[in-house]
Amino acid sequence: METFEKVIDSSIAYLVGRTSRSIIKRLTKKFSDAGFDVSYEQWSILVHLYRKDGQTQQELSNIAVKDKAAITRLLNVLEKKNIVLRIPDRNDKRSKLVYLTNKAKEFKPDLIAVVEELLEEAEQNISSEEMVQCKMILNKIFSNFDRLNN
Amino acid sequence: METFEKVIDSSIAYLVGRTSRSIIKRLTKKFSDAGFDVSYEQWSILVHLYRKDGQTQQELSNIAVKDKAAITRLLNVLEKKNIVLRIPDRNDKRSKLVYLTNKAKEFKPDLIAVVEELLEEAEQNISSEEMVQCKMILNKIFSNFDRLNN
DNA sequence: AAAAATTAGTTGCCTTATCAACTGTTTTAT
DNA sequence: ATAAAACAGTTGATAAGGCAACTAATTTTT
Repeated sequence: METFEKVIDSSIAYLVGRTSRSIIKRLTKKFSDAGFDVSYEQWSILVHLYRKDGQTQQELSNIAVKDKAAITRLLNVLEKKNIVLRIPDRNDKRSKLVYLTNKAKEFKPDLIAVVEELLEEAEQNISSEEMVQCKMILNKIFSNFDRLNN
Repeated sequence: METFEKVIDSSIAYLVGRTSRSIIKRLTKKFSDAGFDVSYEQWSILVHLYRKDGQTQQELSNIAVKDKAAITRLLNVLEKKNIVLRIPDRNDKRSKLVYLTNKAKEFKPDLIAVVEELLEEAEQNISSEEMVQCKMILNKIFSNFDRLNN
């Protein structure tokens, strides 16, 4: 392969980027079709709260791998939509604990059903071994950069 | 694995998303450290012009997998920076052909060197077979969604 | 115990992305 | 040949991301 070709089509950066954008586009459409007023980005916070309610914004920032300013703003939106609420942490007045509202808990199963559908769509024509392999490599790439980025 | 877990950590959507963000963050820093006033997104257009100069905005939109409005705006920036120029297509007055300036051609090798460095960083501790495999799966996932998105 | 360093969250500034609506041009259908 | 449809590019509205600077609270150092 020519040296130059290496940096384009076949470049992992290009492939990861466009795959990411295609996933976001698809999930946006599926949420909207299903009648949920929730964006992909909002979902990316929600999912972590569904697993563990009452996390600090800093924790959410780490796990969602987004700037804490981005978290502040996503939470502003989610709070306005009555999907989460922020409660000051009694033990550390700097922190706020983020909790799901009842509304959010109610639509959890339906929201997750949509995401599971999306994951099924993603895996068409891909064996589960291949998928496992791919995820492992993506994890490695992420840690390679995570180390360098911080 | 519990059903719920499937939609988070191990979810291909999550992994692809955070990997993409980590790549962007790293390349942004590397460009800036190397003294290039070029963002990751601007690079994502440039690279296609380096391969084939004089493409229409629509072609760039397709190949870069971005909305044509996004291309318009990226090109506005690149044009202001004197990196590309837009020439109306004589044969089709709707179209504009996008060309690299001499300045852009001059720094091509250095820019590519930075990207190749990044790709090396990405591939630490990953065998080339694994990488090939991973790229193939990403391509499949992309085409699965590309079909559904359009 | 007081000063210095760190941490959590917010805000301002700037860049980018998508969608929808719009203009002007070209192609297709009738 | 003309009307309708499709296409290329631009613009406005809206959402989101990252960085840097800032405030307030907490922890570490001295």
